Amino acid sequence: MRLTARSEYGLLALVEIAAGGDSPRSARELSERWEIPAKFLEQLLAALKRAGVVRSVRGARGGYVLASPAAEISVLAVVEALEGPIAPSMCARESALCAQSAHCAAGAVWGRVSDAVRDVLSSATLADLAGDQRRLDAVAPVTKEPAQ
Amino acid sequence: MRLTARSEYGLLALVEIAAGGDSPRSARELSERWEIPAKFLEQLLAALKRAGVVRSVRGARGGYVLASPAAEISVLAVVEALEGPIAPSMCARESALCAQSAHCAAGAVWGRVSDAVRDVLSSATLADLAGDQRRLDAVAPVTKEPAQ
DNA sequence: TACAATTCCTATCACAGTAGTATGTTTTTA
DNA sequence: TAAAAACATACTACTGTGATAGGAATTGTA
Repeated sequence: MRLTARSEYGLLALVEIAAGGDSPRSARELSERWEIPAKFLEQLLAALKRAGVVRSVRGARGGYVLASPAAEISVLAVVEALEGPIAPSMCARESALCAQSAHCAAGAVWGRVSDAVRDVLSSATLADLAGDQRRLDAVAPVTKEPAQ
Repeated sequence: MRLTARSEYGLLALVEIAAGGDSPRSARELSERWEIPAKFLEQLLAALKRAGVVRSVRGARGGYVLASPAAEISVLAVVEALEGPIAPSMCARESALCAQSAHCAAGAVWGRVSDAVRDVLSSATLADLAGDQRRLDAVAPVTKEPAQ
């Protein structure tokens, strides 16, 4: 079970898309605001498209839009699209002994951990975060040259 | 934030130590029961010793014992000894924008995730797991040749 | 119709971490 | 004295992460 920069970048981009209007946002635009390597972000957006989280609009003035209402996209969906399923990578079926989890008291803890993570991630939607973000932007807008 | 085989192996070994008596258990013994590569386990036990989770007894008939009562060792302590601190690896101070977390709505989610993980891990102790394990062993003892 | 903006596709790469192996040495008990 | 054990150190194969590179296909707009 791991959370990497893929989730961080992807979520930042999606919150930005959700906080904006209905017009598509280009990868370049998004990458500039959050200082995400543009070509890397392209790959993440491709993964999010494959997972059905976003739709793309090709050509000039194109970009990405959410495939569903922001309130219906959980952070869990985003993370799983980018990192694979949130599940205990350990204590899996491969291990002869842990196959019969009746033998392994520790296994229960790993299960509880991934349940807890899924719980947190599925309880926040892009709509929630977009709202928060709009509020933050209003109070402390991001500038190209930070006030220092 | 990651959980790897280090935690899995280490916790299995410690539960075994806790479920046993007061006499030291050798790395070899532990590695055989749970099919953990012996030399790898040695390294994990060394890390656990450095972190003050176990004490070692050198020489023949030596091995490892818990450094404190099992009820006072949380799974969190074990995991952090083996994997490093459980904290959101992302949205850290390094990033110019996320330094002022006032700009980043997504960051709050990562914080909640690691809080949830820490919560689960710190709510289970080696004494709990050792109890579970003893019960499991009584019902379905681990055999070298699984019944298949 | 040309051009620029954009997604899309594929390949490559450096680096770090994981998981594990190897080869001893020191210490201690029996 | 011999065996069992921790301790120390180095090495290796492999994988995933976080990119970069170069172009091809698509599409709005001047």
